[in-house]
Amino acid sequence: MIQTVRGVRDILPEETGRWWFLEETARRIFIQYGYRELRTPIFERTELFSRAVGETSDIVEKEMYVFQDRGGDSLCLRPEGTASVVRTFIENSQHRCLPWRVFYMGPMFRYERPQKGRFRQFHQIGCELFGPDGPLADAEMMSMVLRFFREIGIGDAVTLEINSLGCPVCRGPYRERLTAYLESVREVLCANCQRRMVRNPLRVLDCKEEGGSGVLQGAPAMRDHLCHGCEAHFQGLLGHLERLGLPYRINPFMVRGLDYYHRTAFEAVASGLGAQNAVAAGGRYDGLVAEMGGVSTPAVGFAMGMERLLLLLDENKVPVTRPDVYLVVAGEDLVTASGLMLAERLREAGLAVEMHLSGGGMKVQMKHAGRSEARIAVILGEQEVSAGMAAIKQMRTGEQEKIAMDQVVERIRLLLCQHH
RNA sequence: GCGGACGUAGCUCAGUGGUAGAGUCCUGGAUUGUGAUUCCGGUUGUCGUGGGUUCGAGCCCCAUCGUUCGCCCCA
Repeated sequence: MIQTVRGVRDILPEETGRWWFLEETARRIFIQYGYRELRTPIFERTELFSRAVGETSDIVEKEMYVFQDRGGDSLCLRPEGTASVVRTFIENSQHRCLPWRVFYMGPMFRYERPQKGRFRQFHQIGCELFGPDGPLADAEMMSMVLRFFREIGIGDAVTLEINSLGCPVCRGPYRERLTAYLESVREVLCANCQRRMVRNPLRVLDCKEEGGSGVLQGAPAMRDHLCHGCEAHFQGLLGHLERLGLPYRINPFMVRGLDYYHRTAFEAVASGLGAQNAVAAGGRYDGLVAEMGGVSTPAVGFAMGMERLLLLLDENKVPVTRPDVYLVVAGEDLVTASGLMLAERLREAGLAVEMHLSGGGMKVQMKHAGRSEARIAVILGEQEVSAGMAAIKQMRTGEQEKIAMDQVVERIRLLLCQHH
């Protein structure tokens, strides 16, 4: 038997309702904030990601799905969404249409070891905002994210963490101070951190090892070494969050894996997801557009992991999709023919109708009606059809009545209204 | 890339070297025109795969593939 490749999975019809719920809620909320959907290709030139995400990041170094096409170009399945959005922004001269607000949703690909909440093909919903450079934009975006979480019913399960990563002006000097400090406590750090010190000292702050964390409390924090501009930006952000009454936690140890972030970084973390506790993450990347060859434009964005959100979703809050009517047709050709026409009339009236197509007796068909979870079964047998009637059964109560064929639509509408 | 656990019916799992099982699901009947409850019957299988040990392997050993949890990293 041929199976799916490692780390990818089918999303069966039983699950897609939950996906729709997330996607539809996201669209509704984002549109309220002025965002419109952008759809970019699922693969790009490899160079786009190595430049945007950073040559030394783990994503580029060991996680990209790279391949050559028949022309010999090196292409890559997108490992994240922002790089493509920035490319589109530049390629289509959207700096003439500021502010530019877009959202996207779809699959991303990373060659990683799969585990809980982590897949090789996973799905993100994200937003990017180009133009505004002040903390107002950051605050509005966080507010939108939290509204989305409340709307899908996981508001209480998620905490907003924020930090400032500084900018090119202040990050360099800070990096040196941090490195100096880490050197001084080198022996206490775990083996991994000793390695990371050289490549990316900021990452050491992220260390989860028990032994190191005590020492890290004493490490110089980026926050205390922000330049004037960055400090004002951060204070401005805190002020907006306070005014909005949004709960947040400053996490001086939060750093971002992707190289392009400046100033604001934020993350929504949830408990109960094991090591993969970040359900959304984002931040400001004021330098990226210029770096990628566009007209220098500040920007801020975030992405959410759908699989992780789904792990948090409360089943009861997801609207179920089921037919309004299951149509039972027990009889000869005349019966099924009039059933076919009745089904279309009901659909014309806007109802969701599942008609029994596979023959069988009343018992079998009723069983299917029950399984379909339809609220109403319409039963057509020889008796009904010859009398110009239809039997209407409310599945929940078992109540059944006979109605003239031309009044069936009206009657069903009434019954469906009553039970809402 | 590294470490641990686990692969037995569609699903959840029991089975410590001697005839492959339970629950559920599906299906037939009790009920010749009525589902979800009840009762009775039935089908469910290369025991992940390949090798080895043994008179004999679902069980022990080796390899491999897959799943899962963690590390690294990330949504």
